[in-house]
Amino acid sequence: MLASRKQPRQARSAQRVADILAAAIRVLRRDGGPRFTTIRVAAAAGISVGSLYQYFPNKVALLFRLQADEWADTLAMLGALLADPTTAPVTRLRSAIHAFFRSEAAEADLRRALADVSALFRDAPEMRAQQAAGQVHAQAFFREALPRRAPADIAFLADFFTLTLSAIAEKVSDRTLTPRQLARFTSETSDLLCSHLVRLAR
Amino acid sequence: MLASRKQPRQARSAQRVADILAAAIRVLRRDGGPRFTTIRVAAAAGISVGSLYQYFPNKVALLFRLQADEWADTLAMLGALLADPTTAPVTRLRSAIHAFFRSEAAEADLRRALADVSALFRDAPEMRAQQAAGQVHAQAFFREALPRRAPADIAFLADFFTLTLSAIAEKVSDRTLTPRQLARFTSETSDLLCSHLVRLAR
DNA sequence: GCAAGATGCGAATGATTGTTCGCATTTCTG
DNA sequence: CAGAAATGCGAACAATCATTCGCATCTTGC
Repeated sequence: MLASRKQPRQARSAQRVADILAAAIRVLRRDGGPRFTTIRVAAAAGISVGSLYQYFPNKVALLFRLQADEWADTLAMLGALLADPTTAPVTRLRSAIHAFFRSEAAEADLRRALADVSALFRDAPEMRAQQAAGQVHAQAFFREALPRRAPADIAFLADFFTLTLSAIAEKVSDRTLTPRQLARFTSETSDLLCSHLVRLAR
Repeated sequence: MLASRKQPRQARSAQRVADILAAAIRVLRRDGGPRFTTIRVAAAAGISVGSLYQYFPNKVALLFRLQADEWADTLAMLGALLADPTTAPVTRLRSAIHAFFRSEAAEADLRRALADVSALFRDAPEMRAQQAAGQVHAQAFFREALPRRAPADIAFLADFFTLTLSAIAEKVSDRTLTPRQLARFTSETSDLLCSHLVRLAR
């Protein structure tokens, strides 16, 4: 049960939810995944545990919400970059990869903490829907970049590129890299995937 | 403190350690990372918790040991494949990638569970040594495959290929794939990385 | 066969955590 | 402004878990 416990009926409630989410992110960043507890979040938000449970049915739902919001943001960004009709597909892919690494690096600690707790909600059905939503943009991109491929190929390649990119980025944000090292990883990954796209287009 | 608590002085002790490790793997597979507890392991091994703590200073040390053993096995396999002097480097890389995916798929549930608890020992100093050991084989391979590259390049590329391959494999073992899908991921990853190596060699 | 050391045991300890619930406080409605 | 509804509170509850420790049992060296 990851759904919201109740709809906020008063104005202050909406603010509370926002406060809780902001506090939860702070706790996750500061204390890490294993020390993420409802009491800590409530304290950081300046409210009581009871109030927290008025808006989230349990700890996992709160964590899932954080992850879903984060993912939605990233997805919107990548979707916009990949859909830009003024440049060639490879160029778009390249800039999407760079943007992805930049955002990943900017919130490395948060992403890492979320990855540490992802086991708690990995099997939730909500995850499937979220992943499917992500594939929509990627598939549209590959349909355009590889117009002669069969739909089944398109679906697989969208999945493969998404998986590869997020896998590399996740491992990279697990380390503590200097900006220089990060730049190198970014450009190498970019070369790796863009060349692959070019090869597939032939 | 991840070091062994004591050296076994009697023959039965060595057997105990083996029993504990085997039981720990069973528990990890069956119950998953979050439910991996010392009591469960002791019960599965048919011994008491106290005995378990005679050989492992704490739970994390036990988990780290499981991961280290697993990693050492994989490493030995990959090292042997990458060093085979009878075939071209690209061929070796290809077969190493296939072997890696095969072993990853064969123990997907164990790898997944280990990934779920990896946060517990990620910051341990022992991890650095383990990772450095892994780089030795990879660097030797790239030195041979790309003889004209500077040592710094070799080091980076060894790291990059290792990271990419393990990142993809980890994400793949997170899913439940049919053999057919797995084969597709394997060959696509293989193409991706082998082409990159060929490109780098030019 | 007998001490002395090694190993085995598992109840007890101390700590933590997710969640609930009865009641206090605030906000809204008419 | 009163009564109803919504929201806020936090002590209390029920589990769970990692780890310890005093004592029983087994192995080994002599």
